[in-house]
Amino acid sequence: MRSDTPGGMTGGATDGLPSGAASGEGSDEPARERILEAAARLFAALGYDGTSTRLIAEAAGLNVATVAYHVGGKRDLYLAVMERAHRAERAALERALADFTPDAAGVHRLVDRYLDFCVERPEIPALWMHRWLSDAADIAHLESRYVRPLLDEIGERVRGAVGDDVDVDFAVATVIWCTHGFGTGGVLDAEGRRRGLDDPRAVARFRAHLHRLVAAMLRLPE
Amino acid sequence: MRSDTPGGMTGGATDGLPSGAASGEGSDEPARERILEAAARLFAALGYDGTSTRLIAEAAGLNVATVAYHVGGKRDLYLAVMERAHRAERAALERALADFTPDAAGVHRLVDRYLDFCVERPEIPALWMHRWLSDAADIAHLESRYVRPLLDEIGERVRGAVGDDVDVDFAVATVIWCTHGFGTGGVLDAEGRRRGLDDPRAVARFRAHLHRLVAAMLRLPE
DNA sequence: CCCTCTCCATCAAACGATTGACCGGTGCAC
DNA sequence: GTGCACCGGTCAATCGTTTGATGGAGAGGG
Repeated sequence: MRSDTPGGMTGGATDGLPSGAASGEGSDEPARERILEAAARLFAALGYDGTSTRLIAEAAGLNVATVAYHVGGKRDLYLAVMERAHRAERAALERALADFTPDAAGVHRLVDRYLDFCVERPEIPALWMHRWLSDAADIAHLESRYVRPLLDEIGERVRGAVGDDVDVDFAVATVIWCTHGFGTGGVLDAEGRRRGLDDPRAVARFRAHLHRLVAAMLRLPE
Repeated sequence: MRSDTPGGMTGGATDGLPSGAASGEGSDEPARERILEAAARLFAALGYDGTSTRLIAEAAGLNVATVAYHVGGKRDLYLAVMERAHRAERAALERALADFTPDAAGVHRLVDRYLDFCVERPEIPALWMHRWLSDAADIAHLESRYVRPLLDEIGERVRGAVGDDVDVDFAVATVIWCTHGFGTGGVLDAEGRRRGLDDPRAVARFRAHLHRLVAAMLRLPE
């Protein structure tokens, strides 16, 4: 019964380190890397239920059994993908928070950084959007463990930069809702086509809109 | 080949009337009604791929074959659900647009009506969110046929109520992104719980936020 | 040098379960 | 008896998962 698949993370209470204890490092990373990247792309595009393990394996150029050998079951793979997605997001935001200044320019810079991150990693808004629509109990811990501390830190920082008569929680949520909405589906242009993160002109328009939005919500100068 | 399933809508170019030509009315509506309601609830909660026809049948208290007998295949059922969801949404918005006045009060009233509609039919934001994340070509026509005209009409009305230096398209998109985001996942409160459309206090807070947002975006008095 | 032996990554094949779709039949109302 | 609403049973396909086998890289002994 599930004897020796490495990188299993089957318990759910493990610390989530991708490479386990019984391996040096680096040897099995290319395959695992390819699997995680392909899975992230497919989960973002098709959702969890819409993505089959065989499709992931094909996208990674491997056999189904090899995928299971490296990352365990499908749910383990999904958790690893989400964990890695959030790790990247947290890293980007911590870098942005490092040179945060408690004024209007600092807030606008923070918004810019997050939008830049979404442009650079367009699969991540889709991953979070899919996860946002699912309330499966066994993946809900991602939220309490990762999303909450991050939102709290951002909220705390921003709160120090604005008056105390504004609703920072809803402002942060609004930025996320809009950015993820734009990042996943884009906006309908005059011809009815959806233009999103892959269209620099659409991104520029959305960026300007987002800055106006933030300035208005937080009563900051644009 | 697919000889006599009523309400088929198999072509895709049909006009989409649920009850076909060869029936008076009312006789088969209870079962079909139950099926469509159960399917809407399940598609909203689990997504298209996460919902099985057997689950829908069980929720409707019918056999799988009976579901197929009434609504055809799974894709037909999904299209019927989406069409009905949009029909309800369009009806609500047309009712709201009927007494629209081209001023700040009119815009705020419009926003209120849409939020009321989402509170009343909380499965609809989830249905649209799931559809928003999917770009399957065979259901994309829903967007060009339904969403676009509605957005165009709203945009046109609102444009007459505000100055011409505001980006109405992005403003409408923002209201939708935020309302659907709040409607599907709610916001995290101090205890880390998600509070959404089922919590009147959370709705009231979101409503106030939305009005501030709209006033700021459209440069209207609150 | 060659021959074993042991890992390890990979694969084809198959597992039971579930999926969407379909066929034939049943009971009831008119 | 005719038509309609409905159901049990079955189909091929696909799902996630597992098994057993293969091949190559390295270690060690001769």
